[in-house]
Amino acid sequence: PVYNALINGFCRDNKIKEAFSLLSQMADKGIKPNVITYSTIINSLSDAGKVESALAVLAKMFVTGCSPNVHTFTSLLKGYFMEGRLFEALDLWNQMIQEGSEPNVVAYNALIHGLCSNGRMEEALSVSYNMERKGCYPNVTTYSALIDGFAKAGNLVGASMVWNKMITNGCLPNVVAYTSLVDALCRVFMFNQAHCLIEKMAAENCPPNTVTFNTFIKGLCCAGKIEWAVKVLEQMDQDGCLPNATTYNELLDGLSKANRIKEAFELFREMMEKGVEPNIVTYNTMLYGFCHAGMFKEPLQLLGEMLLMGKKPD
RNA sequence: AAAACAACCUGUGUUA
Repeated sequence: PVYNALINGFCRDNKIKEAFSLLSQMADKGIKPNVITYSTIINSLSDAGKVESALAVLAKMFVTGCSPNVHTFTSLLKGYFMEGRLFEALDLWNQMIQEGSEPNVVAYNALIHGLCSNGRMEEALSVSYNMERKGCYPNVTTYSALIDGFAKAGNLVGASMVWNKMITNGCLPNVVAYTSLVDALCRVFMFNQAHCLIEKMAAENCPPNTVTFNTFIKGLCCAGKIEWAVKVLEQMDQDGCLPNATTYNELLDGLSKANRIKEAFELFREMMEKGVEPNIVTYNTMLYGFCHAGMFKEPLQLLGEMLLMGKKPD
């Protein structure tokens, strides 16, 4: 348990090398890694987009006589889907069932999310029906993944259908579910409705958070409704919801794509004054904006500032 | 509290 906790800590810090060295240290001391040890490592490799390495660890598990469980399979599934390897993901799913690991709600959610993010909404929906039939009931995470999938596909009808089913099934929406629905509305340019939904959230005892507002602002910026987006920024403060770097990045991007680089730069300064630290995306956005506007002195200056702030250009 | 699942930002505004 102590080693597993340590390995988990390294994995969370993206220190996979250190995690592996702990693994070999365990071997030196004659401590046998268990399924949790291996799954922890497999999960972080999957998250890092290194499914091949994750599979190598899986093979090693088998060699040492340790069987994967549903956690292990779910982590690998995620890795396959992240790389768009749909068929291998589905093969893995079948393999999991054949090996006698019953999928639980988390595993189903990972499968549904993977299908959604690979554009397979039909299949994702039918998986949600199947799980229910098998007595594994969809939860708010399941519904949110589906709503988000329909939102990204520009399918408001689908998103609303899932939302209604969620309510009918007595599942309480949380801030993620609401935010996904806000996104669905924004993507079909129903900004007034999105605004109303955000207002409703507070009344329903589920106050919007920074991501909710960011989603709304992004939708407005993409539609060229920058003035409205700026108003939303101002309103966030009143709602006790702090803008973060992403909030500003979206607005900076919107302004510079609308050829309003000067205002973008002012907002960039304002961001710093308000104590929101620019990140690498902020700088990339500004640099892009300047260059796009045919300005060449400013980006060089900004690059200098960036280095002073201890940020590495990527 | 030893492990797995859902929502937001830049990069060529990509499903015609």
